[in-house]
Amino acid sequence: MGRSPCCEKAHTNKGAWTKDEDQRLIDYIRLHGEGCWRTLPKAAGLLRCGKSCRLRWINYLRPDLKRGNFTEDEDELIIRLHSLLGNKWSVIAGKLPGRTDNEIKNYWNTHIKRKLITRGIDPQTHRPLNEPPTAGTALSPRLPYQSHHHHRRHHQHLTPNHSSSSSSSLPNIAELPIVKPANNVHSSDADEEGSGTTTEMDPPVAAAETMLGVHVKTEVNLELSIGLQPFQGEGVRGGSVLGSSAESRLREERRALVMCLCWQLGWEKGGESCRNCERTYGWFRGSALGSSS
DNA sequence: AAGACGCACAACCGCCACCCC
DNA sequence: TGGGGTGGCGGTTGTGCGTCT
Repeated sequence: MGRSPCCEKAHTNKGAWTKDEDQRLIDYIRLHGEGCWRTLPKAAGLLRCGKSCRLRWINYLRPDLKRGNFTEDEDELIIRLHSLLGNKWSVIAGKLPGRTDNEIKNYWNTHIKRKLITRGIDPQTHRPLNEPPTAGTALSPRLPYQSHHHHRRHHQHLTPNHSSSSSSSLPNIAELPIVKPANNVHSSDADEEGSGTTTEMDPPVAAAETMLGVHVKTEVNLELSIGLQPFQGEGVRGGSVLGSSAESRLREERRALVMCLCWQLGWEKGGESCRNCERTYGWFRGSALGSSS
């Protein structure tokens, strides 16, 4: 028994969007917001499938999209998140403000895969390419979260915050803290803050349990906070995502902003958020220098 | 100069989870 | 409670463009 198509395909345009179509979509969403995608095309006067409109808006027209090249820091963050989550592009995208899942997926397939291969790393397993696949391989915190384990609607929320220039270098996955949860299990969804509801076992957590041989009764927490503040001259304590030489060169060359990347990788929220950017167990800090012009 | 080739990325497709009646 | 509708996701394809021969 087949499903009915999401739209009347016979009367819809396909292929590249025209400027006029883009403008119609933008105008409509500006006026009415993102409502029902199924009815949107007709209401907006577009001969497009609702899904197509949604995709076009999310991946291309949304005003908060960053566009442009990925930075080294973003590269590394994607690699690390992928090593934890696998092909969960939407979750990874949630940690990279202004980036879309489609963009990250494409970037992974065209750039990062190759980059990892040239480093001698298998892009799927994040292990050395020449490492024989043995069942008794030493335990690694990497979560073998396969893409067919669908886990949706548990989106993490990005909290853009101002933060101090305190930072540390990107942690090795092996160094990531595993926070043993307290008895009360809480949702990682910021919208449900204080709800106190319990959540189902996450597939990554289940996988991690298998690997670690422990019972972990919470969700993987992947909070990221990014903040900007004027560069103070003395710079970043405790290292940086950038190499120190590159960092000092940039300091000298231009007035800069410090972009503080704080992320938390563990089994649950390890403590308070990065809003105050204070050292909290389970939080890691990175920084990048950007032009203030 | 032009055809072949490869790359980058926008867009599509099919599946699945959730919502609501 | 079950089933249809819808939104959202990951995988895949199509196409335009740049580079190479």
